[in-house]
Amino acid sequence: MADVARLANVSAQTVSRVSNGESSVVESTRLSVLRAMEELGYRPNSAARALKRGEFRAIGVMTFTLSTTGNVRTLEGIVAAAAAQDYAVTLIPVGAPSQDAVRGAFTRAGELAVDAVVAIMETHLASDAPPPYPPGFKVVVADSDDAGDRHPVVDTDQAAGAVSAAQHLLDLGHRTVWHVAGPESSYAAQRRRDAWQAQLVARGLEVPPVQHGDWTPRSGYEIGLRLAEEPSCTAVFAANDQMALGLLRAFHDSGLRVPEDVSVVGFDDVPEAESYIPPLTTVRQDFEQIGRLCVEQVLGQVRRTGPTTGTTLVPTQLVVRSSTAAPGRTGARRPRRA
Amino acid sequence: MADVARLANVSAQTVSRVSNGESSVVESTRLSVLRAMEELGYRPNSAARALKRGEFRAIGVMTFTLSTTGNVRTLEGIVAAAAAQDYAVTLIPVGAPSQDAVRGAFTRAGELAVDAVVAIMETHLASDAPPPYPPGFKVVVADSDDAGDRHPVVDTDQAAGAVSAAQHLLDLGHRTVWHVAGPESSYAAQRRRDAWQAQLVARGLEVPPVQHGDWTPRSGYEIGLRLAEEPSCTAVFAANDQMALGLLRAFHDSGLRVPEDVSVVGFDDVPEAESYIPPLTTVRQDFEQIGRLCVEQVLGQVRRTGPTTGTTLVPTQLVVRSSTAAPGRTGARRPRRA
DNA sequence: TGGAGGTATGTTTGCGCAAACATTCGAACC
DNA sequence: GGTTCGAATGTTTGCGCAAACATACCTCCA
Repeated sequence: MADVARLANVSAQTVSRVSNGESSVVESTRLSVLRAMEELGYRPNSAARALKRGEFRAIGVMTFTLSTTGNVRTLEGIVAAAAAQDYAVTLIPVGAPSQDAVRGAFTRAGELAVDAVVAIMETHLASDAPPPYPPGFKVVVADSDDAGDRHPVVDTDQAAGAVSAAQHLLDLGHRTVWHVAGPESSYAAQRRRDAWQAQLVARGLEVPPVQHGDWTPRSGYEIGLRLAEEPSCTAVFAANDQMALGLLRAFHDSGLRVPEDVSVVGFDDVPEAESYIPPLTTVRQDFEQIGRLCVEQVLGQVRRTGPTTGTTLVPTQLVVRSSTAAPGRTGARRPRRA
Repeated sequence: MADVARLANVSAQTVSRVSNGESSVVESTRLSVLRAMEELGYRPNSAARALKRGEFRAIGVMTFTLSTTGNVRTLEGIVAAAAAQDYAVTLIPVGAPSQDAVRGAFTRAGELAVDAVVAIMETHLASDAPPPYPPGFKVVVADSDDAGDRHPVVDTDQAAGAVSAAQHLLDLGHRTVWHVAGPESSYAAQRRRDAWQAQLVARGLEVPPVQHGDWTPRSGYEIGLRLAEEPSCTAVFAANDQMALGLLRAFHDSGLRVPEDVSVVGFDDVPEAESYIPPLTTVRQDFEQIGRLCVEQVLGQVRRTGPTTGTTLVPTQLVVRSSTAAPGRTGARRPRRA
């Protein structure tokens, strides 16, 4: 910086003013400073800047895995929203879904150059102890329902999504709706399941036994083979699109037609869902919006203009495609071909 | 820090020594400092630390999109490898696959708290101008073949992978291999295609017309419907698993059996591939390894112990599952049922 | 017993920047 | 013409830390 100042024949402070775009610099000075910067390849040192300003203009995103659609797309949304506010995003991996690992991640976060943290916590932590979000951190929790009283929480409105799926199937005339749930360790899976069940109970309908998958198409396929043996099963709501894909294949392999014999609804609306056979009716999650809200909430805390608790739910949207239809006249399905 | 020093009755320097784990601090002093840190909730300020040390212990990862399997898994590999070296990872989104956007991203990178940059550049930039990697940056380029003479490049050995796929099909007895390529803007797609073609030419075989998809299952499906009309087509090599999935469905819809009538090979080995119907024979890319090598190369530059040019290729592995088999006795396939 | 050589700790200093305050200078007004 | 005011620019200072150097004190040996 001093070199630039010397070359441009101004003080270092003026260089600082130019590089921060302050207005009270006369145009000619400004230009000569810019020229000097260019010539010397000057770049402001962000460490010094952060030290002086007391903030990094960066937020940390804590996540256990990047291998689920939801996490990745939420991350994309966060990155986009943060970039729009001129904030950088630093990734903080959590080694395992355990209390200790999360605590360790926060320790790292404390030493990292971040002003606040978005924790994508889609799974229950192993223990029942209170969530280990240390005090003094500006934290927003995504995809979880824990800690709503200690930090802001942003989540998809899982319950409304599950209800819209069940409702859609019931409105088509199905007598009840089966459910392929996600793993019990997942908050989202639990809430989708609870809402599905509540909806059936509220309508006084029989609640078929829950089938628990693990989010993978393979688990959906295996469950689908079992459901194909159940003549009363004419409508299935799967807790994510991948398991729904497994169901579609299982039904196909079992000689059942979708949607004529069985209707299937998924959850997520992954990009591939419209290319499934048949194109999948599913519940769309707005991950981009979740990312945007996370950033908004977390910057609200940084700037002390936003709340430090409370839950924000992002609405879902039922996308009706070709995997759902009214059941046959009898309300039961035709015999399997296979 | 001063507060901690006062509480522990030592100098600030000793606090610094403790927090950096230096050895020459007697155990009793060390413990009392740690206790004081605990009590005051002290966390070292990483801005000041970075300012003093002249490095951030962070690397930037520049990417155009996070919505492809490859990029996400490469990113995961980078994050894991960086964490192992105690480096943080900051995401630098590139707005569009254009020269200007990349230049802009580098400008941001220069102002960000990163010591070096890994650029995941899987697509050609719009223009033919030389790649806009500005001088003075420590850069490693992933998934590209540009710039190998200016920066280290890490990439999957696309050619070897494509050859292994073609070879596998030819060894099974197929007369030739059709190819569903990725978009022309993709380096990887181009290299897989070239290697496939070269392999056929080297064996003096007929080279069927290339089918260009856009990586999506839908494009694979559409191409598959066309290929189903080609009786001579008994073996297809798709440039990624998603398009292979589309092929599988198209052949199924057309009444062709895989692998009895047509063999299909994919590329990537996505987690779902083993659950496709039938389980997909594919070429596995080792994204984790790519991430690790990117980190290794980039830290080599930071520490001035590694090369600043050169290309590192990561080998692929052919994973044989159930979507490939020898052609029928006649070398042509049985008539379509549909 | 004097000093050499070590270990543990303290003191000084400056990293690069920007806030706060100081200075300069020209224009506007009475 | 003198005074006031404000815009443009300069000077000083300290953010929190760790390298470099300084000091204190202990042990060991001739």
